[in-house]
Amino acid sequence: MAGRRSDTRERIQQVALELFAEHGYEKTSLREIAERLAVTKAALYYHFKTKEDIVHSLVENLVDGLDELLAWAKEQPRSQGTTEEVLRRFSALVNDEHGPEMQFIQQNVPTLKKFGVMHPLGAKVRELFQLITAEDQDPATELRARLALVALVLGINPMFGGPGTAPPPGVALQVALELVAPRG
Amino acid sequence: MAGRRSDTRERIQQVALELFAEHGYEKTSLREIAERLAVTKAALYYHFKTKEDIVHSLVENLVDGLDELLAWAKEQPRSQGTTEEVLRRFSALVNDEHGPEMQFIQQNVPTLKKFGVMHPLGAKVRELFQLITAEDQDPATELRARLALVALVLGINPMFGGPGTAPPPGVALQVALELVAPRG
DNA sequence: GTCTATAAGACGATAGAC
DNA sequence: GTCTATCGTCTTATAGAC
Repeated sequence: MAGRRSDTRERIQQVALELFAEHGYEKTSLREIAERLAVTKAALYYHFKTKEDIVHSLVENLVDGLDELLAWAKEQPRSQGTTEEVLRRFSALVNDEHGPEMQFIQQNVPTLKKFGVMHPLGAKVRELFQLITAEDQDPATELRARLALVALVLGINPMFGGPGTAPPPGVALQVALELVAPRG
Repeated sequence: MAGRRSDTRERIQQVALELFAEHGYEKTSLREIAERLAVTKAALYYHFKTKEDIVHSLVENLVDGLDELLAWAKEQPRSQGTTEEVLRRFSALVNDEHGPEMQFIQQNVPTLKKFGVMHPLGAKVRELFQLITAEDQDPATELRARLALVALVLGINPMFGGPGTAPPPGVALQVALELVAPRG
């Protein structure tokens, strides 16, 4: 393929992401990443300038995914069907395509705040839930829209969700739709 | 007061909690904690056997708060009024009395998992949302009960809530009550 | 693009004096 | 209950050969 930098670079990202999500960023050493790839630490520094750089590249992947979803959503007509499809795509994004990134980000907040990536991500999410919110923007409606998105990510949360507690497929989406449905 | 161990011990807990919640556990050194208290690292080791021990003592505070709430809730009659009061007390617990503990825990998951405190906490929360859930335990009802609790903590979350986005007092409680109200 | 070797420093934790 | 001094280990990151 065209714009691909190198295979090793992608393998570093993948292994780093796994370890970051499981053991946390600070507790994952470059030695550990290198070992699992059967290369040396110095090799990593050829592909990434610093350890922090690896994180930025990982977050970028998720941001790109959110941007695509936002771009698509903005050119659709506002309808119940569109909202449903936005929620469905968001769920696929944060659970399947970029599940590990989401887990890593949500569970390593102090690190990501220090790296300055938390605010931009929050802005993307805010754009998203404004798209699925009805016209009236009273605080309760806004909170429900936030909760609709949270419902789709709750499996990641070890305190209020957690593994083994994920609802059957479709249930989270159903509850999310209720939350953004116009009041009656 | 009677069972109090020492003033320094409590000051260590307080300062450590502030730093853990802000910069994360791994990035907070004992040197930093000691400096802010104007003592030496060695002094900390008189009051706590290890750095990890400080964390356990902090989590214990939150667990005690949850246990009190659970004990109170269990001796109340099941009614709409009781549910409302449980949610109100939970909100006070996780936002006011133990807000920093909650932030620290939710944002340093890999560390707390390694320390083995995440599962017990999840169990307490599970007890709690079973108390506020109507009889029928279908997956959607269960998910809504979880979301009711999440609504009351959302201010902590930097991605879906975040500072400055906390709803006016009462709104979160209202939405939480909707979520646990019997369907009609 | 990957290696060996190493620099430079921070960290958690301990020993022992006071 | 707090101190000084130190130990051993691990870390990120770099220099330079191949």
